[in-house]
Amino acid sequence: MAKKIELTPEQKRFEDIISHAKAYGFVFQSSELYDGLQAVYDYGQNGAQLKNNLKQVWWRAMTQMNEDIVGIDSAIFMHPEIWKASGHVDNFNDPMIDNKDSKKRYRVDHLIEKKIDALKTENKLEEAEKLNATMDAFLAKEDFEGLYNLIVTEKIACEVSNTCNWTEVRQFNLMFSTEMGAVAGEDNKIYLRPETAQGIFVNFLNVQKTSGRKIPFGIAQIGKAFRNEIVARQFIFRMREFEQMEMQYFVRPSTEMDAYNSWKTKRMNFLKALGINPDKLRFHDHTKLAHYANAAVDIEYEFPFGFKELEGIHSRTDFDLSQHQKHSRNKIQYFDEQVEDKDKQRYIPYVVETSIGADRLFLAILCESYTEAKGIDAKGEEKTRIFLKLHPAIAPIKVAVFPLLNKDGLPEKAREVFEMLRYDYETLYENRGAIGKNYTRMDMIGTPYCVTIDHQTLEDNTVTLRERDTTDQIRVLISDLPKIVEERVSLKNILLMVNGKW
RNA sequence: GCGGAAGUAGCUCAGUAGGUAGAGCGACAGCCUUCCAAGCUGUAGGUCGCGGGUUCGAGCCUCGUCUUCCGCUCCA
Repeated sequence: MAKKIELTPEQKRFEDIISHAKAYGFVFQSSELYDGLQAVYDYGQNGAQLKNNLKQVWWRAMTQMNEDIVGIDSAIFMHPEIWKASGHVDNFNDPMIDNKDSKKRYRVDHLIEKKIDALKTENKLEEAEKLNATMDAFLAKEDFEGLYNLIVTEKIACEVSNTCNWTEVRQFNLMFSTEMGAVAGEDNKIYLRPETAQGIFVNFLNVQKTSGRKIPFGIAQIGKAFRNEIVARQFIFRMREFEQMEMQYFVRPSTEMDAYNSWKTKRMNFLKALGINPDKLRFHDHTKLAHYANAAVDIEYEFPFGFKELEGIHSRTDFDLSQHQKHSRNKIQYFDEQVEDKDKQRYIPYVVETSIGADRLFLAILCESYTEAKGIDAKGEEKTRIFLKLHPAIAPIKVAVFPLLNKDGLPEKAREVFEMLRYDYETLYENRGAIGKNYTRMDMIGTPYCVTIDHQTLEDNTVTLRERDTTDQIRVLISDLPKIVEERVSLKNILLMVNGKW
């Protein structure tokens, strides 16, 4: 552990959350037994459950709650040409160079482009043109030595150190690659997808034809994606292997802004329905748009380390489908009978994308639910009580059942209650330790309900039902338990809220 | 990749002048307990990140290495 110096309250809170995530089986460092693997994490027994619940609610909110959206599950491996069409091969393979004096790293093209701009402002247009052309040629050939020599002969200096003391030009591959087939070699090189969206685009025709959907309609997908991030920090916020939940909504050209605005609202509602404090959510418009987009906004969540992107909503125009049409030499068009103008009936659909990281949502939910409150300990003294204030529907364990004492037939009775509940809810039975310890353990993983069986239970079939957030206990009939639990634990609560019917 | 810091029990840490490791909490078992990590008794758990070097002797000194953390570089 590094020496803790002057942590801000937010940093301290974030460290506490990370420790909590490990101590209670939510998130472990990958390969920890072997000293760890940077920027890769595993989900433990409670984390996997929570993450699955989040994926489940997203999936249902998309596919079950929208009649015009279907879900698919495309492969991680895809034809290598797809990544050329999408622009990832070019954009994810940037040559870089470091200045040895300032230790600053630059993208080679950015560095040279700055010089080109400088030449332009000096009105040396011809020189600028020439330099641009030379650079493009070297970039196209991936001639790193040529690029290096170009930087040196053009006397391009580091802004910080003002020197031309450069390292050699190196390639940073932001996409992971591997070999397909038993024999290794360049020809067999394929990539692990850096985003799931392309799996949707290349299946657009398949799904549209077999589902009989008419535009507008959407395709949703949850899946792993991989990026060789140079810097990957802040716990599971930025990982090399991560999981995306994306939905591509296909619309008629010129109607994309309506869909864009409507999805902005819907997605914000979804996050609020999960119990995230609206004050910690905000829209952040992109001022610099990516080459494929004509509008883009992030929904940001205020993590302990600041407002950061949680979900992106992009209007991607017809860029992707057009690219695939071009590269695959297959027509990707939709025939729209609703359009009156015969010349405009056949078109490449426009796309509005919603894209959220399952891991980021997980982290946001964890940060949001981690609660420190005042409580009373067994001696009646005030203590700090920590619990996860998760929406009951996404909690890893929904209800825990304990015998108050581990004798007098109480365990047997408790097992009966457990058996009654376990078919409908993630239920936990525990007969070890003191009751207070068991309650605390359940608080730590966000279990909304604890049921305790005592001697009175044997007489009148009532139990104490203890509620997580308030620690209040009420006495209820065993036969009423399913109804009471169901009322709060059902995913339906979230889905109704997403649809604005709460 | 560069710079800085750190690696001792599951966790938080101690380890004094180099003399082959301790505490608290947790875990586990038993007892006791009618409701919020209670109490009593007991038990387990560490080749001090790894590898060389110095030394009669290294958790401590030295060199290397790995990993993690913080800052920088990148993020369609």
